[in-house]
Amino acid sequence: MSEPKLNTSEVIAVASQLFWRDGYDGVSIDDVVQETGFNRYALYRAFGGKRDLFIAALDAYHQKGRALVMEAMADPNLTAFEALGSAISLKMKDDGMFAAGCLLCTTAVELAAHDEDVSRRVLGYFSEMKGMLGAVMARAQAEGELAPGRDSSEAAEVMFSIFLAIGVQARAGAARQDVEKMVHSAIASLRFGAQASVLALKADAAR
Amino acid sequence: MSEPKLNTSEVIAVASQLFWRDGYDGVSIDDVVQETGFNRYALYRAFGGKRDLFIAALDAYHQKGRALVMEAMADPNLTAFEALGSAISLKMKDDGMFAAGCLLCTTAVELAAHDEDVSRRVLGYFSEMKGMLGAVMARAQAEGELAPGRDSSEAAEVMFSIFLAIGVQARAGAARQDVEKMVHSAIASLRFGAQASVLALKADAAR
DNA sequence: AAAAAGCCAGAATAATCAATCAGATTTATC
DNA sequence: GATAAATCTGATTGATTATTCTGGCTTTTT
Repeated sequence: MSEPKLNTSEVIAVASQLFWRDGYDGVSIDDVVQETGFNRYALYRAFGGKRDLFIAALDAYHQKGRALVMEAMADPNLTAFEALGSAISLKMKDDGMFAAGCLLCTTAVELAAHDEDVSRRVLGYFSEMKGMLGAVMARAQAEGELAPGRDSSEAAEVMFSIFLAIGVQARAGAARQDVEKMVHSAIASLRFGAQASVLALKADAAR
Repeated sequence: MSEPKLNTSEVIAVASQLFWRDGYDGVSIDDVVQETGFNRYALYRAFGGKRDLFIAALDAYHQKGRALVMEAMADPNLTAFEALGSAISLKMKDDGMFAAGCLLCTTAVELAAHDEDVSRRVLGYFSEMKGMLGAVMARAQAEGELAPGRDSSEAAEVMFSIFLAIGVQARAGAARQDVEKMVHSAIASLRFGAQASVLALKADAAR
């Protein structure tokens, strides 16, 4: 009965979802056991302990998020800002998980504050994300959607803050449409001048 | 021994600090007892239970944050953006508490996700904050620091997101100077529109 | 001052949960 | 096919914690 052999990546995938939804303290090892069908002892053997499993799950979550942005950016039919918007929409699409916010945000708040090691890790992920967004902004600048005088890495920092704010507000229980509106405003505020963004929004609304 | 009479507002103030630093799950009633010197039973009598005490502490935290922005805004020597910057600096000044992030953020992530009641409360605080920031942005617009064509409440939403991002990154363990730089960039990005629009208006006038 | 009411302090209750263990069972090896 | 190794299962340990109880103490009331 139950899968005979422990599948590490399956456990990580399941644990990632559980931690994402319920937080570190909200998930017991028994939950993972119940959800995966693998037995407790095997989990301890494979991962060491709850915290280690969590870290593996966190890393998997980050890799997935990274891939999402990368893929959107690889589409040659989209401008940098369009690709960004597409990645964000995709991420927010899953109804069940929208309300869970973002595991990186949750971890930053819940665990990183009192765990030096997790803190370093989270800051590393943040930094990687900012780097990726920096590339997006640089491309946006090359495409003429970000003002030429603007520092693209500064714009990336702001954009990244918007990412975090999505995670917090979604998890707080905000309505999806409110969050979407906020994201729209933020992107508009990064794009060219204010007037240009107003025009863009009007165009969006008219569509 | 120990203060003879339980002082409700003192308990709330202490609890607020503890919850702020260690989160809801990170603080036990015993911690509050130890820190205030009042006895456990009296706390239960006065507040009902841990969750109720927390809610009182959360409310106190919000009121304090609100007052901070209000006071900065009342200074007639500062423009709206300057007042905002001043309020943010003041909030970030306390070294011990910078790393604790923002109790509203932490609560949004830790508790609101699974507590309907807390969620409503947090969203209410968020909404109040956004309203306040909307007034700031409207004043900034009147003062010519925010582009005339810009929707001030949209700008407020973006600014609010920056607030949340400060809380998350600080709590994740980010260096204060990095966070400060991000705030700077964000404010600049909101102001930038003004310059563009001023240029646009000048161009219009010259035409 | 006697009686009643409220209050204190620490013990007790009950629940949760990470981690370990020990005996039973399966799988691998020769 | 027998022996050794690995793995499973369920029980257990040990720690934490919110909340309540209890028996003594203090304050108030009559």
